Amino acid sequence: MSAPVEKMTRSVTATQRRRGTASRPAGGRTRRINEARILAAAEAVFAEAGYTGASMQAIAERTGLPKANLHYYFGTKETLYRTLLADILDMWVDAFEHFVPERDPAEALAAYIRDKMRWSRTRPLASKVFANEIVHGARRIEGYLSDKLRRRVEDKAAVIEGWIRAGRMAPIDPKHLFFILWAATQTYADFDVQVCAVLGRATLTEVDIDHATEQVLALILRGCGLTPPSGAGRADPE
Amino acid sequence: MSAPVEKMTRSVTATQRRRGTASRPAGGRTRRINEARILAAAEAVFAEAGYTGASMQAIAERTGLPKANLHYYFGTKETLYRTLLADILDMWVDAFEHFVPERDPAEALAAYIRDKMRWSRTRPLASKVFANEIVHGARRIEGYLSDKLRRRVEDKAAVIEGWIRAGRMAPIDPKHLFFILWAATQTYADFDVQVCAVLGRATLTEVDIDHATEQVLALILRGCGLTPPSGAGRADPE
DNA sequence: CCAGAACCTGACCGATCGGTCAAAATTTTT
DNA sequence: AAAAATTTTGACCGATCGGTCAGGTTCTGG
Repeated sequence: MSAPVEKMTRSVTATQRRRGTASRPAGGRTRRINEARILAAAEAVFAEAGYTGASMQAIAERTGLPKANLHYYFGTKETLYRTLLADILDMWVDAFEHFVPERDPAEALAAYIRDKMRWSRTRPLASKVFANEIVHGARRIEGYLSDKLRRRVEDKAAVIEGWIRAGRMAPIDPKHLFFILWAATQTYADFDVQVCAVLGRATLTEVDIDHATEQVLALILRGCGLTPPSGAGRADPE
Repeated sequence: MSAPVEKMTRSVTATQRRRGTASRPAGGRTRRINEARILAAAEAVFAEAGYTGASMQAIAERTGLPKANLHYYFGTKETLYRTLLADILDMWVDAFEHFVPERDPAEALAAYIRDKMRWSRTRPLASKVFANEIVHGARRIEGYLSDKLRRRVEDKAAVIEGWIRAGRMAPIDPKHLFFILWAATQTYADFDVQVCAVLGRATLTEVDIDHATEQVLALILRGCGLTPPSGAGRADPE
């Protein structure tokens, strides 16, 4: 009920234990392929229906495997969900690396926003799974939020405070800047149906997201007292 | 399965039909009181667990009434949910009235942000129910999004376009400005556990929300090329 | 005071849920 | 080819779900 996300591990077979291959990458070729297929299906179903609304039966049908097979690989619905969530969280924190003291504030912010907006386009289902978890109390990732994420935010907030003290950007509480950044970028994934309805689109295309990125970029940068770096509307050359 | 939200009505008793009292306010004193109690409990349970995760049993226990009683008043779980959601949606669109052409842009924006932030503090559960509905595809309020909301946004976007053409604020796509406004304000309700974890709080106090309001206000207004109206940090005198 | 409307509720129903299991099929190792 | 490990699968289980219903109690207008 309170197992930290970081320590989670897939089901370990007798063979793996005997071989001493540790438990992380784990398993034969078939296992790796099927686990990946199941996780992909689970991401879609959990995103659409939430944790409780998603049924193992529905995930199984989407995978094209019998339900018992899912339990063979992941044991329980809870384990499957936590495994999926752990993968998503890893991706989530990595984007923070843009904030380093040496970098130009406008550049760092722009790169971060572009990364998160790109993520909203390429992995909207993952974003929804994450959003759903937080909205409903984040009971399955308590530790992650108050430990790993909090420390990371503390670090990066210090970087931004440094930029502010050096007069390189307007004063703003860095933590709240992060809240607004997360909200503004993820809304294009989590609330996509609302965005689509207002824009009169059936789905969000790459062009839509590019335009949205420009808008978010312009508003946030100006709000931080910055001007967009070099090539105004171009994509991240990285 | 596709009944529009606006036409929804509570269960109508034989008496009401005979009396011809129409179906909107409907019912005796007991009915009104119990329906309100049930809706309040439903809001909490739906917010915590989502639509599928919320059980009529759980709502009944929270209300202090037997489960069959809930079905007596609302018929089905779906009707109860849609009734609750309709109340929430009404509240949601009302805040738009701040955007009228005669008003000062900075004033209107500030008032709107303060309203939505206040809503995040006073009705976080309602916000979560709404968020949950959108994240999972808004299948139960399709009509609302593409009809009522879309028209409303279209109207208010025109107002903002007018301000921009008149040089009263920086150019920005008004619809995306709304997306960012909604996201930035509602994140303090929907993602409150994340905000709490990062800030190291157990719960968000009024002071926290006041501080957050100032941050959002400063960033957005500056981002729109505006300066805060008159009394800088004070609450809305309205 | 009485009749009818409104309200209350325990018991029950079929469906679906997550999860188990034994046995068969398949792959890998020796 | 034999043996061992891994993978597949249908059938099954108890629990819980939303919803129903008959019959009781309480309220209310005449």
